[in-house]
Amino acid sequence: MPHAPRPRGPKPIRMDPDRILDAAQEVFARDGLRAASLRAIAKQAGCDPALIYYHFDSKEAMFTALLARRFPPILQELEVVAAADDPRPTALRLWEVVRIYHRHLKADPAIRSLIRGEIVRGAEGLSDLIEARIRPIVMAIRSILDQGVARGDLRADLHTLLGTFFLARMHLEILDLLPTVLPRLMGLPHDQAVETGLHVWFDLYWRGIARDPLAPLPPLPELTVDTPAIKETRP
Amino acid sequence: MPHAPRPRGPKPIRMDPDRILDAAQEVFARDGLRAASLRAIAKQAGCDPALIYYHFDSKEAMFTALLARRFPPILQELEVVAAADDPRPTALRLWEVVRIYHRHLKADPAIRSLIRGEIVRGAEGLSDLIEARIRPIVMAIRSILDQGVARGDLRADLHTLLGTFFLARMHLEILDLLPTVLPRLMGLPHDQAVETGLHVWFDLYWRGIARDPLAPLPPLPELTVDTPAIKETRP
DNA sequence: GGTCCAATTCAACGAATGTTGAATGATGGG
DNA sequence: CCCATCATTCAACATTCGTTGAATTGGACC
Repeated sequence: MPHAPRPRGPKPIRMDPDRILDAAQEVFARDGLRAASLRAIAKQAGCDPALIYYHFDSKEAMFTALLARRFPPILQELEVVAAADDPRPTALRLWEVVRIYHRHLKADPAIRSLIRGEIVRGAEGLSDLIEARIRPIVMAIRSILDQGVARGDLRADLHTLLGTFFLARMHLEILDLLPTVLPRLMGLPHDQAVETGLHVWFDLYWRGIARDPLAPLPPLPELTVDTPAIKETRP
Repeated sequence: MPHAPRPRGPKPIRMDPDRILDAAQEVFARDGLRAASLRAIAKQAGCDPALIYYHFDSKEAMFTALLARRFPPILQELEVVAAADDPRPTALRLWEVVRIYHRHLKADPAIRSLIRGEIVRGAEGLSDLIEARIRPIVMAIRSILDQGVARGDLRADLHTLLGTFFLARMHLEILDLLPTVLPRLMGLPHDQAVETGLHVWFDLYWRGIARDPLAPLPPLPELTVDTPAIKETRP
């Protein structure tokens, strides 16, 4: 018995390409770039796989679009903190970097793994796209370290580029691995793992780069500020 | 015109399963676990894909065998350094850990990416196999940190488990990412990237964990000792 | 020299993937 | 009301993948 012929044309609800990107982000986060299939993304978005090709050129183009949506806000916030006339002590500015990173990347394992994977794979020449996105971010953080050296807060022989690499990468490693590793190796519950890890890490890192390692850190603001007003409401 | 019928039976040279593992390691290193195909591994080993199934149960079994071949030697060397009666200063023992890690994992991006990938993916419960291999290694390194605290070399409030995580993970991040990132962001040539990164990192790390961060590090032995006698000669 | 086993290859299967072309319905302007 | 354009779906394509069963051969042993 043949079913009633399915209606072909458009659904009553138009599909916003941003909705597809949301779905892609979610599936990428769960399965990784390579393993995430277009069919899974389409299912998540509630549409046909072919529709994705109407809005995007290819799977890779979706990745590009995801980057374009994700990076500029991060860079914008970082550049505020990195402004040369920011009067706050270097430790606080660096902690602010950690907080910005955290707010934007904590809930998005897809972007984290995509970027890292792309860098690892592209040994020959990391894709220009990624480099164009990452370089300004690195430079913003690095300039805070440079200013810290100039102001006498940080040790004079600090390798500021590597210092940037260490700060940012370990943050992402903590996000990616500690929630799995720490509960298994000790009893720490899932949520505390990342928070604890980041605080211990920042304390260690600061001692490593400060001109006066034994001076106590100033009180650090909470990692994430709850903004209960803004909720994800999607019609 | 049909070619001469290919000989079916065994080649004159028997295929050592270790040869297949070598090939798998190489292809895994190049393409990653998921993307590496059995056909590519078979080609690299110079045999038919089906032969792999004669020697191993599945693709995953090859991974298991790779781990079993790789980890015990690392653990064995680490446990020598971690012996409680080792009289060397803590800084030197930790640098020895770095050197051991380096010797065994530097040339093997496959293992590095496999382990990390497995941990990231297995958020629910990192595969027991991996945990069984990793836990003793973590504990060996951690015991050096614990002894360092007890001896008064390291700060009393050191979180030794996270300290282990930081040391080992950043080492692997340096191996995986710096050769690609550093030459792109500055002029540093490929080979120096890892060596420079590791020295700067260890210096920063030591300041972060030492009881007296400003005391200079003792002279550190070279990262890798050339052993020109042992060459990879395969008939 | 015959027989058996271990090692190897060939060919194919079913499933999944990225992608495309044609068909179809809705929407809005004239 | 008609028609063009847009958004969507269906069905299929070619590839690739992990895996398997049958066929084949070399060597060891009697």
